[in-house]
Amino acid sequence: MEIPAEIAEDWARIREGAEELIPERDWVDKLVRSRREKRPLRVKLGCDPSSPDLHIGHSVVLRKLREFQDMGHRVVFIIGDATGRIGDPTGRSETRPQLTEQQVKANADTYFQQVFRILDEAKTEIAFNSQWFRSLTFEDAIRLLAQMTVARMLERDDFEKRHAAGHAIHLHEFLYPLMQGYDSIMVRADIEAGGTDQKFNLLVGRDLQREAGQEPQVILTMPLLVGLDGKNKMSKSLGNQIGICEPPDQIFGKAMSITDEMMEEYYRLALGYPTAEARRLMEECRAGTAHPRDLKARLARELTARYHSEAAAREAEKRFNRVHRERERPEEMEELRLRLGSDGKLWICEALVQAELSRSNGEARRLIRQGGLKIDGQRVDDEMLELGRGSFDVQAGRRRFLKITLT
RNA sequence: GGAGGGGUGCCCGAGUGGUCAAAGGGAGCAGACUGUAAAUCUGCCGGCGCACGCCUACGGAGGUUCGAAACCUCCCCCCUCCA
Repeated sequence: MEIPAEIAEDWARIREGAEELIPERDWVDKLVRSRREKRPLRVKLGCDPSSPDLHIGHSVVLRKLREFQDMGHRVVFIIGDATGRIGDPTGRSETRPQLTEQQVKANADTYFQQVFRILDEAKTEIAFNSQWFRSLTFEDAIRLLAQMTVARMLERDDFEKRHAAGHAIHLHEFLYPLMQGYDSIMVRADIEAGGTDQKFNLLVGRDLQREAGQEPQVILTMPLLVGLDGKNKMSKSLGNQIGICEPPDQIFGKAMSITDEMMEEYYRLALGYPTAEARRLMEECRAGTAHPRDLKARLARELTARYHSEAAAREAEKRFNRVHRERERPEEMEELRLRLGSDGKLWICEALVQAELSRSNGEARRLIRQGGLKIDGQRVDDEMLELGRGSFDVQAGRRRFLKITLT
């Protein structure tokens, strides 16, 4: 389709890295009008406040929103404290426990701290959707529900799959997309962004807005970042995430643990490299002109630097190399004090459990039997070892280090 | 309301009276190897100071039996078809 010259640059920037822009015609109209009338567009993003930790999967969309802000538009950030009670249907079907107002507030606060590492606070509006859902009557809810059919609901990929697989779908889950769409009406969204898994919900917003006499929002979906397991999308509940508030060593190390094949996506989505650039790096790698390890280290360094600093990233890399390439103990270790028993001794397994290096004595024994325990650099083979007073550099497995002082 | 199929360890899933702490896979952990916490290979993988022993565990509560994840009763939950 023909893109007017006046928005060509913005358009190219918006499209970079995005999965879909729907519908393109309306996008162009909105962008042109915005420019001519000098009216910033309202770009909506909703989030679920139930888990307050953002990870770099979230950063994909946030980064995109930041670009809109840099183009002069406004972001409307919705804390879904009402929708959060349902939880976006992802297969877990239980109604989530209602958070107290203080919990929501606390979660939201930490959320903002993280979000504004990426977004421009001055160009961000914040709303809690309980604001309008609290006063919605049952009758209003019926009206909302009446705008959707079961057949359409079942078009949603996730519902369809669960239905086909014979998994339960609870009725209240149908409410989620409708509530999200209702949010769009309330904040008069021009644009709503989300991951590709949000496509259905975003489209529902269009329908509801149209029904409410508003111009429907246009939607933008971003690809989902695959988690550290290389299989599922990054999500906290799967434990395959890199949190943006994690310490430098964690971010660096986790980034180093992705497979080679995943690097391109991480460069593109987590760091925002242009698609072409990310692909070029991978091709160099395949051609043998670049070493995959170096590329991965660069990825890890840049990712760490993004959420900490260049210096912190360099330090993290140094420590990583020391521990993993040179197989040496890190220069600094966390310290922990433990008390000896009344006989002036502490059984090694007990110490490992207390230090949370093992979950049970059995696990500690296994660690020792498998040759995974070193004290002061010496392998420990005796699982009955008793420690006395003193300070010990303990290494459990390849990468857990702790200085334990017994008193 | 009727008929049928299910609920097993962190997850998926096999198991229909003892040989079951329960196959197999995934996850996790360890070791080897390496280019890294990648890939691959090997091992471990409920708890108990480790004991061919005890405890806990196959949706819940009872029961049958020398012995139950398995059989019976009731209950709870999920799915499919019919109404």
